[in-house]
Amino acid sequence: MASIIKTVKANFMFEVLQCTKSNFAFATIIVSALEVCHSSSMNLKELAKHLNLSPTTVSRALNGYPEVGAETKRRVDAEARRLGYQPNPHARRLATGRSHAIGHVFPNDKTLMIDPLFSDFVSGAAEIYAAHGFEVMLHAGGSEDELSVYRRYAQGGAVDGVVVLGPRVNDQRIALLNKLKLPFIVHGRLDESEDNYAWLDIDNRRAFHKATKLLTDLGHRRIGIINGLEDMTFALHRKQGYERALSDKGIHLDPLITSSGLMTEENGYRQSKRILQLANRPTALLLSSMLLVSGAMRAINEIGLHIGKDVSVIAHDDGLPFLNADGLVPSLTTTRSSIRAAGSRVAELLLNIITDPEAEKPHELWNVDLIVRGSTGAVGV
Amino acid sequence: MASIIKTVKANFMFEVLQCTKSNFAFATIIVSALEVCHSSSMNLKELAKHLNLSPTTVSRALNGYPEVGAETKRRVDAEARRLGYQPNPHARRLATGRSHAIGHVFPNDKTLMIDPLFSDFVSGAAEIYAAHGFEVMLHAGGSEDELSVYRRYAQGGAVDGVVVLGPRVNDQRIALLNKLKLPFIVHGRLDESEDNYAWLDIDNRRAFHKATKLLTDLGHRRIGIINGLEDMTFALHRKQGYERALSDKGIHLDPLITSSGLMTEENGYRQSKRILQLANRPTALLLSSMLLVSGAMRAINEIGLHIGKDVSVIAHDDGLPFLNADGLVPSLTTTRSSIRAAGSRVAELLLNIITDPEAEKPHELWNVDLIVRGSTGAVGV
DNA sequence: ATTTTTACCCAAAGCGCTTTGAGACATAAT
DNA sequence: ATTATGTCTCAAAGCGCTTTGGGTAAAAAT
Repeated sequence: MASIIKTVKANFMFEVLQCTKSNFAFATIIVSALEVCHSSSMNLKELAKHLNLSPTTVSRALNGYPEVGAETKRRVDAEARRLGYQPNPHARRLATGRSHAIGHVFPNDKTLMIDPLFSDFVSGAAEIYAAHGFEVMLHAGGSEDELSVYRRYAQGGAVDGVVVLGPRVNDQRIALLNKLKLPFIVHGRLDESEDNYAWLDIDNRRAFHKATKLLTDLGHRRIGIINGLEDMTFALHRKQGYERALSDKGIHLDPLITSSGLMTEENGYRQSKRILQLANRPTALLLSSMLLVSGAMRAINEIGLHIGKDVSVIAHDDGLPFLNADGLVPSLTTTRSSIRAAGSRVAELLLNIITDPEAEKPHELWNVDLIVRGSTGAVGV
Repeated sequence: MASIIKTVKANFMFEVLQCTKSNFAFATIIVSALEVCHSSSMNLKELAKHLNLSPTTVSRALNGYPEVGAETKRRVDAEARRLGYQPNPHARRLATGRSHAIGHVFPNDKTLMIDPLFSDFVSGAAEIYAAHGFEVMLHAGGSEDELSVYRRYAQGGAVDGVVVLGPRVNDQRIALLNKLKLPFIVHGRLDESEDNYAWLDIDNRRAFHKATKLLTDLGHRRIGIINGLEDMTFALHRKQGYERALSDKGIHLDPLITSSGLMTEENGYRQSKRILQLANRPTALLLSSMLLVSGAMRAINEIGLHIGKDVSVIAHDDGLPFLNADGLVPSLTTTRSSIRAAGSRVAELLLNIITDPEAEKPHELWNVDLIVRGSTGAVGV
């Protein structure tokens, strides 16, 4: 047995290209051993030598250029796989000038709070990148500010494009990226009908308009809202949708029953408790995130109210896997849009932009479904 | 005004090195304009030409080699900053063979669930990387499995090291990474006293032993546990600590009041509801995550029990910013350890390993504080 | 038989950086 | 005056890939 292996190994040493079926299994073992020990020196030149071809031809064969014969290509592919060859990414990047990487910057500001939404988003995006041979370069924190990171990226070609997350009112990033000519796409957008940059957004305004309208149709006249920070455009748009739906019915907006802040459990608890303990408390509550919901439910229980009866609740659900709106009791009426799906789509669009930079910048405004479940009811029933 | 700017610009064209105070502001404007428009072609050779030096000297000056004179170095640094020069990262990587990047793989398996813990962890790590000029390369999903990703990383030198997250019982990654000689560190570990790889772990066993002991000391004899998936070593270790503390007191472990599963709100709700509705229900509950807590609280409220009175609760708190144990009512007794801090420390250790691969592999076992708050009380009071 | 086409393949020149090995020019020691 | 010792600088050779601009031989067309 040992001697057989030895023989096979020796064969490989003498560069036998085929092996009989009987020693195929052993060959595989040896090959994978070779793969490991030769890995660092197995470069294009070496592979070419193995094949008695020039590096040029091998490179072309592997990259599918038409100038190389079908039989040769097959031979090259087979040998490359056999030896576990993989092109050195840095050399390739240097030669082509393309990095095959996308930059994502986690906006972790002052609060040091990493929004758990972002990880879901980036994970959705990363799946698409992986399928296209792109890497994702993550930047989070450190002393360098986000704008400088982009400048650095653009300068050295560290990434082929970036995704801008969580746009704010008067966001400086978009102008900078346009100036730098670094391909990018924004998840969200600044204002209505922006068209000098690519974006994908959900129709936050309409979503919260729909949600608010559902409540007014059910007879609610006092509707509170616990929103994200309103210098974030997504939160601003939601607020606007809410306002519009109120004014549609001639309802005066009472700032006392609105709130804008971090989307944490604790803030959900505090704000909903504050609002629901007002003398003239609202009969319905709009929440901008499922994270706020867990706090709100706690407050509502504590006060002794019942969701769907004493107080109707609608929340926006980003589809976070660990916080399921349908599983709650009562199940939650939500405006739902998967942030993971948005991540995937954003990635696709960005890759398109990179492939064809001259094409028109895509703008996608996703409709948001209003899913009516058990947490909303007619007022005063 | 326009003419002044023009003059300044012209000065720059002729490589005037200093400018008077009066035109400093304008000069700055021009420089940043130059930075943008020349950015793509401003490479080492170009910079050297500007300075009348060879690329060699400039490179050495910028990288702080001793062979270059202090005055020269100052000149080079100033000019580099003025022109906004940044070395091309790919060229540098190719030349040095070091990528200045760390790989993180999000383990998003079958469930497609991105554990929100990981984003906090990676964000802590990224801050350290950034401070040392390292990038983080994120991989998540796609068809390529985690082992293949590591093989690819090792082969092409895409990263200088990787962080292994969420080790499982019989994890194959460690053996592979050792074979590949790719520097790595594990957040967590396989078994007790592993020493053939670097790891940082929290003392999960002791943490849950302490927590359980607190409960038994308070007189509890029936203690339930809602744990993570027990093929994850962290969950296994917690289970072991729990078991040990029970057997210390001669308490028989009842599998009916234990659970192992995904750490979601919904699972927290379901399992705690199931367990607390048993005829012989436990008087205390151990939870492996704050995410489980929100579900458990919901169940407890629904059943009409009171935390800290009818049922004591201790949870493990990873310090997630959006779910604060102290803010709950009653405030929660926890075993607490910041996963973000772990991320930072892991990053530091890995960078050390990369700098000095011959040094002994670090092993850090972090003690976990048991923070006693309002959710634990004597049994039957 | 000669030219044109087609199908393959290659040598060599980059990409932008680092690093080696050595040279030039001072200053200090013989 | 000569050799040693620093100090500062440079030319040139890579790193591993892609890409340009041919080149060769066989098949097809003239």
